[in-house]
Amino acid sequence: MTRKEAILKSATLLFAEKGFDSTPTSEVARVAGGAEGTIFHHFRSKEGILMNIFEEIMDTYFVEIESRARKANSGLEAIEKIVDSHFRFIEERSKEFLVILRDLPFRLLEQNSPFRDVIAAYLLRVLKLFKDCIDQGKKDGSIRDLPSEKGAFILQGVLNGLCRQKLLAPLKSPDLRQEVLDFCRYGLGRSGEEAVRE
Amino acid sequence: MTRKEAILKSATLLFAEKGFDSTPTSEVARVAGGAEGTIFHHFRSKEGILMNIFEEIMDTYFVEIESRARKANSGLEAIEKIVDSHFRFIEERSKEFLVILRDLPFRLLEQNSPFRDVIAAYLLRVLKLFKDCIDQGKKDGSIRDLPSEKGAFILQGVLNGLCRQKLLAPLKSPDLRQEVLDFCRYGLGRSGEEAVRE
Amino acid sequence: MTRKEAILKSATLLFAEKGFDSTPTSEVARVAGGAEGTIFHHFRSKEGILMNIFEEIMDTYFVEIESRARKANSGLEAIEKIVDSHFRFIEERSKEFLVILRDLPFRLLEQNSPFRDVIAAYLLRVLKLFKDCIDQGKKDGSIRDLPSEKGAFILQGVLNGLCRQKLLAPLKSPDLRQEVLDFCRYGLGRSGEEAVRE
Amino acid sequence: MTRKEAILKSATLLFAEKGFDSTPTSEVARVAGGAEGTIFHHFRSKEGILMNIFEEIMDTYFVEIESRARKANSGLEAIEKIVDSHFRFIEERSKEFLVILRDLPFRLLEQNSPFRDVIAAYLLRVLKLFKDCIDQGKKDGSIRDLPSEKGAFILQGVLNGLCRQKLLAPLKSPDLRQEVLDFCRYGLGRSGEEAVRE
DNA sequence: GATGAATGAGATTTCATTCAT
DNA sequence: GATGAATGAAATCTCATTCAT
Repeated sequence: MTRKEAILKSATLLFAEKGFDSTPTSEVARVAGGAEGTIFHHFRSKEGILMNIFEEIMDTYFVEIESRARKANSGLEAIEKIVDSHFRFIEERSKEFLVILRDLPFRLLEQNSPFRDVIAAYLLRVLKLFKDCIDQGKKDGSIRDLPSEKGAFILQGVLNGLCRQKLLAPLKSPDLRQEVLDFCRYGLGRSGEEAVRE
Repeated sequence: MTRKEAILKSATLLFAEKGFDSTPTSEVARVAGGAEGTIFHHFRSKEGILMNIFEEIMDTYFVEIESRARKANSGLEAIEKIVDSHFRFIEERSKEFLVILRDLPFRLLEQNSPFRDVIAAYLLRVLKLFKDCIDQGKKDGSIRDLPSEKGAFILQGVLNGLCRQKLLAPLKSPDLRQEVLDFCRYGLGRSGEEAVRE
Repeated sequence: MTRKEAILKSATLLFAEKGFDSTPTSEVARVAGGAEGTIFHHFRSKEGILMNIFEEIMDTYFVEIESRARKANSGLEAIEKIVDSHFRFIEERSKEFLVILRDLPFRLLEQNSPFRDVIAAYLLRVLKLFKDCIDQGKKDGSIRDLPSEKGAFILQGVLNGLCRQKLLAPLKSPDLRQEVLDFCRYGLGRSGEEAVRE
Repeated sequence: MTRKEAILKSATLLFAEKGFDSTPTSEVARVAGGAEGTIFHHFRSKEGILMNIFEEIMDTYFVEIESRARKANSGLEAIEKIVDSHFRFIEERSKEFLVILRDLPFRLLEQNSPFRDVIAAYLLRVLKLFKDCIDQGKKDGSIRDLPSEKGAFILQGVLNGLCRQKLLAPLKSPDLRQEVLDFCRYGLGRSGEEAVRE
């Protein structure tokens, strides 16, 4: 493992545990087993580390959910697959997701944040994917008649909320995967009855 | 307005806009129009201000959603009323909610945070309320058969997620109130069909 | 002496001896006998100290040379008085002048320096004073016919150069006051002969 | 252009624009189009680059002014030729002169600077040249009776000051060459009248 | 000759908090 | 109740220099 990789790894762990703001670069360096200056040699600033983590995980995430969605036979099934892979993903890479959940959302509100654009792009990309699935579902009859865009917003909010729920629960949160799938199936489906019969 | 109130007001605005960590007490004092020392005269520490804001808003919030829920005629209706007042509330007091969304959740993960217990208590109280509503709904037939506790978790996650969605959306998020109500009604209801017929 | 004064005094000595860039704020604080943070409480930045020193000395300097110039009976005499008080002044407050000579001139070239405007204003004010004296001298016959503005430029350059000469000479520079006066008297006067006869 | 030359060229431009202290070696390397290590391969230290620039320009400068002075027919004419070539030189090689004006003078005050001796030697050499010219002028009658050494000091200060004036003026400084020549001619000459008649 | 990763000393600045008034 | 000068710990970042390749 190169120094650069070691820094990324340590930073991911520490940012996830303590938050970006509360993790000094000195500690990142210590845990990575190198000098503090090395961090700034590879990344230009502390935020540079965060950006690096963010872009890597997001790219991987997209490849995953988009490829799964494409294999579905109906709009509803596509959404189910996305929900499913979302849950799988945040389990596998829970540290990275903690980092992102923790520190990125509010950078949207900062006028001059270098993260603003890249986060907005990510959110729009997810919204678009959901909207396409809903449109498809309405066409193929798997999803009830609802405003596609609003539906996409809701799905994004739901996934985001449950992701936080899972990673941040004070008590160990139970495994909700099945129930969330049901909730979405019923919530979107042409009727609870039919959805269940499938 | 007393100095103390001025400090609380300024702190709420600033914490909402820039975050707790990124708001120096000097700025709170400046915006409030007083001296920095005065803050520590009224609140013991910077966190004291945050605690004050948190407790005030949460108490008000609970009174609101619990009283509304109690007036419902069925479990599902209670949940609908909660969802509705939740949305109304975060509009009315969006600044306070931004403060809370921004800075509190992750204090749960900190071992020695003075916020840990009080936040956990709040989350449990909401969970309990949702669980009671679901139990009631299952009894009165308004809610389909689902594990009450998991359902409560999901509802909490959904509300939390949509609250963030609303307050943090990069683009103006559309008004989702009606659609979220539908989504929950379908998602929880005995069948989409029946829910709609109501 | 207040802390603030002590900081200014130490900073003046240290900046004069070692230069602004090579003097750490930690040393300023140590010599002033206080904590480093106190510097940033009173001045917003390290540059803030420099600005403070600059403005104080320049204001004093102007009052001095302008009031002396006003008492002269001819344009040439006014310039002689300025040259004379200039030399007196840089002896009395040699430390402050060293600071200024050392570190300020090149800030003119920096696009975004907070010093740009204030230094430019100072230079223009001196130029204007010299130009007025030369115009006066040409009218009253004490100064030969030369382009006033260019003459003012030359005088400024000469004074500046000799000031540096005095404060920076590697060998002890001799006392040049009389000779500089003569040089300017001859250089500007209607004729060396006449000037001497006065 | 070899790497070494590219480094010298970039360093000259950057040191002139931003100053020695404010120019990181990393930037010199970047602008030169090479790696940072290469700088230390060719020059032993950052100061080594400066010394190299200094010595090259000074040697060239001396050859120029000394050879011109030697061709004069009187002491005063020699000085005039020096002043003239000085102005010509700082126009042709303004970048190098900016570097020197900016960063070298104050190294004289530093006890252990490697520049101390070499700068002092340069200053003394110029002083000596001026003194010789004045002595010659007093003998051949072209220069009035004044203390030779002091006169040399003044000339050095004047040239230095006008050089700074030219390179650092906040407003475009006018072309002063003719007027400076006049000023020196009158300031040194046996009488303004005679000087003009020549 | 040329590279660039790695270093570590040190710089400026921030900031919650204390305390004498 | 209110002030604001003073603090000191800690944080991010800079940068000349070294060295193995």
